[in-house]
Amino acid sequence: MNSVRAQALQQRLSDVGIVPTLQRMAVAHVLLAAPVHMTAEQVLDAARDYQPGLSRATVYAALRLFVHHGLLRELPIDGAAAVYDSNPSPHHHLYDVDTGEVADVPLERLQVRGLDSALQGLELVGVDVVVRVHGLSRRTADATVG
Amino acid sequence: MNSVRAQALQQRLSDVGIVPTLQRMAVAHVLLAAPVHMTAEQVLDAARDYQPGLSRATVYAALRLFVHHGLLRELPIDGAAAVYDSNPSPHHHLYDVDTGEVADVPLERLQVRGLDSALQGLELVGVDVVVRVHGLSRRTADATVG
DNA sequence: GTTATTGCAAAGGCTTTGCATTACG
DNA sequence: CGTAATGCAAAGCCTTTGCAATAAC
Repeated sequence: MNSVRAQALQQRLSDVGIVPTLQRMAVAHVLLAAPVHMTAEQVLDAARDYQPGLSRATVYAALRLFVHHGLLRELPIDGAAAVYDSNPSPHHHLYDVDTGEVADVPLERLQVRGLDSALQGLELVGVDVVVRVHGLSRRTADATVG
Repeated sequence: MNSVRAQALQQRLSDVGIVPTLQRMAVAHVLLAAPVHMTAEQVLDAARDYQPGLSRATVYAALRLFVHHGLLRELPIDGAAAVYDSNPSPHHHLYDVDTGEVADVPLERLQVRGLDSALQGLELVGVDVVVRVHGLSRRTADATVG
């Protein structure tokens, strides 16, 4: 909506080699304007506010594309529906087991020690820490802890 | 097949209130005789050695039952198919992003620090650490690191 | 005009459900 | 008998794919 923001988003897609079509911009507005955690279906619903009639297949295609180019991360959290995280920097997660809600935890808050010992020469790809809790929804929805 | 082991397994099911039918015992033999990581389909295949003709629906029902009673854990790892972990004690995981292979990491090897600070009063359910790596399969398959 | 993108509908995996049949106390 | 467990087939999610129509250079 905001043209300044729209231009920044467009730039961000272009920077990683993604052609910024109207459909992809709709998805970008939903996901990339702020750090959020959403399922594909939620993204579709929200993106249709920007691009009515946007098709499910196109959203799935955009999500895969964004993930592949490092704009999003697919969280290894639940099982049923994939959750997309638009915070591109490394961090961990709180997960409300009752509501499915997710919140970011900055790296500084939670340190994993002993990695070298556990790896023993294996090539590290990444570390995911998911802290499962009750009652996250009683706190600021979708906010970063800290 | 060992009758001593069979009796121990039967006891373990009974102890948590699960009626040890032949079908459930077949699943128990596959999963609960040693710490393993398997998908439902792998369990079905293996369990049919003990109980030919065992149905898929029955295996899924048994898996849900075992999880519900704490004999198994469903791993929040990644991908399409759920992975069941028969190691009942708390621990973390190595995950081979290429093969889908999983290995246990004992708690002593990998410590998570700062939990209190991240929780800030939330009720903790559990912590999952998944270390994603390349090349795990070149090591002992399905073994515990240590 | 060629290549990329979209969108619909269909298909694909994984899992659950409905319901009749069978086993069990 | 009445309750629980099984098994088949069908249905249910979530996601991907095939393919024709459309848009972009």
